[in-house]
Amino acid sequence: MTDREKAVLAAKTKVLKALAHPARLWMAEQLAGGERCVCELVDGLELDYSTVSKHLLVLKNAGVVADDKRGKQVFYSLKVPCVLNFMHCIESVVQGEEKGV
Amino acid sequence: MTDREKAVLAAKTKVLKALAHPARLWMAEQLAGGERCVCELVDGLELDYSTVSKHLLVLKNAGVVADDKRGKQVFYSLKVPCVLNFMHCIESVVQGEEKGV
DNA sequence: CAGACATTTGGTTATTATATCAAATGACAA
DNA sequence: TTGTCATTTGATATAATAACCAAATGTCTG
Repeated sequence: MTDREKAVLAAKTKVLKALAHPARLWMAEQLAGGERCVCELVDGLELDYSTVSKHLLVLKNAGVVADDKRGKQVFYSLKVPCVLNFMHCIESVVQGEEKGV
Repeated sequence: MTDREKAVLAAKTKVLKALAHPARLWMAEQLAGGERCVCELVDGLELDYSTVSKHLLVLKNAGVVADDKRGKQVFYSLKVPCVLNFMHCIESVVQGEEKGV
């Protein structure tokens, strides 16, 4: 494996890792319905601001979301809508699992 | 969030986590080209058998791959080809990142 | 400017993943 | 059956993540 191939692999992994957490995945799904301020995400998740803020930073660093500060609030939006297509695929895996259990 | 919603979220997360490691993602990509025995994956990754075997177990538990023992060897195959579609999406994120850096 | 609100940052601790080594299992060949 | 190769399992040490608290920053309103 070349260094370049490794780098590409690492970059893809970063995106997957960013989504691979219940709180972050939930936020990505919320953002699919339009932008949200941090406060709305905090309310929905019932986690404190610092935790949510750090999760959002992970998503932002992975290139999955964008932020926009307007007045007192920061609004986040989904930068890569195609991410959501994957969810249907995953749901098929999940359903397969449920049948098994 | 109901318990059921939490369970669905956890199940999706499991699939994402399974793919969110360079070695496992590489293996999934390899399997997209057809089944492979563990030995081929070990050769490609340059990790030892025990490590590769554990990574494969993670993918299997997530429902992403299937295994088939034939004679001395175990062959793995990709159970959910749609997973690979996502890669194109991720690649678009990755390229966006590269431009930034 | 002062006070209130929204958000982020730093530090700490608990939890979870990872790689490696050694040993166990299982299948085939002689 | 004995040996050998392919693979999995168990144990352990290390490293990465996550949640929480406290404190800092920045923006609006009065």
